[in-house]
Amino acid sequence: MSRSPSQDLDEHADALPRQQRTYSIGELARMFEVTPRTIRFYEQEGLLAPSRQGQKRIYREKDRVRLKLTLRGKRLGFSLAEIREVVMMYDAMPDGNARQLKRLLEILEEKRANLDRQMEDIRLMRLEIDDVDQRARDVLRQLGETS
Amino acid sequence: MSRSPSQDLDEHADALPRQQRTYSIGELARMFEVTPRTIRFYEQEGLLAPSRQGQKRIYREKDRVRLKLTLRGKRLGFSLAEIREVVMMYDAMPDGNARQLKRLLEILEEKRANLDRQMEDIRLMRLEIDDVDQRARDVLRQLGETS
DNA sequence: GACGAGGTTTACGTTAACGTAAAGTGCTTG
DNA sequence: CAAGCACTTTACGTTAACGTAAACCTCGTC
Repeated sequence: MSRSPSQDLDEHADALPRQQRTYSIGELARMFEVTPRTIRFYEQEGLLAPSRQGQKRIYREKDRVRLKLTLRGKRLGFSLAEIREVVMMYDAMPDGNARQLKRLLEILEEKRANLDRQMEDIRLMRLEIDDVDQRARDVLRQLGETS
Repeated sequence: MSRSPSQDLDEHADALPRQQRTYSIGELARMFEVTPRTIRFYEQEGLLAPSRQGQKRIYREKDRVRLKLTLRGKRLGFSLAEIREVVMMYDAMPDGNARQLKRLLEILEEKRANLDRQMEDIRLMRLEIDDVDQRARDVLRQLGETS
């Protein structure tokens, strides 16, 4: 871990309204501490769809948000396929038919249940870690006393 | 999702004190809804070390707990290597020297920070999901009114 | 006009975490 | 004793998520 990512904070508040700012692939990569390769891969997997100016990819605010959500999902252990599933349905929503929308609601409910389970897992994991921590400190103290 | 795992609940409270119960690989596999292959793989990766009776693996309470922790770690997106790191240091604790113990405390602190970040990620993710959910319901309602 | 910094495509390589198949062992049950 | 079931080892296959390398464009600049 070298430098923490700047994420979405404009470091030195730039003048232009964030909404029309654009980013190069390199900029985005530095922002989120990933490689350009990763970003291109996400595009190939249908998670991003930047516009082009000639050959070059142009990323807008929407793309940046998507990337942020994608990486967050990854940190939570979701596969790119799962992430795409939600992201794409979200986009298809406005003109989605009732069946699709209900299916979306189902998926969302699954995700929520998943998150709840993860919350519980984290809670339990913390207890374990605190326990191990305590034991380690105890042993350390013992060592200190008998040395 | 076929049948939810029984985890550590003794389904029909058996008489023998849980501490000396033993399990076959198949039993454990069914308990946690994984394949025997997975369990053997975890052993090969140094996460489990069941005793043998002839050729057959005999799992005790300790092994079952380890497997449970391992799978919980996996659900949280940890790699087997990361999980092993903590589990093995935990075992090496009693006779660990001060340097090792301090190193362990460092690792634990990292893990804790990691869990905190995940908590935050989950919180944010829930907000997103709730938002998408709300929009979907709105669209559905619109459809209902105009049909 | 050479060149360095960024970008591009194409394509093969790599790692983790298992899946899957083959071939053998050992018990117990009809 | 044959059949079946649960276990074993060995070994090759597979998938996701990128890494890495080669070969090319394009722009500002020295």
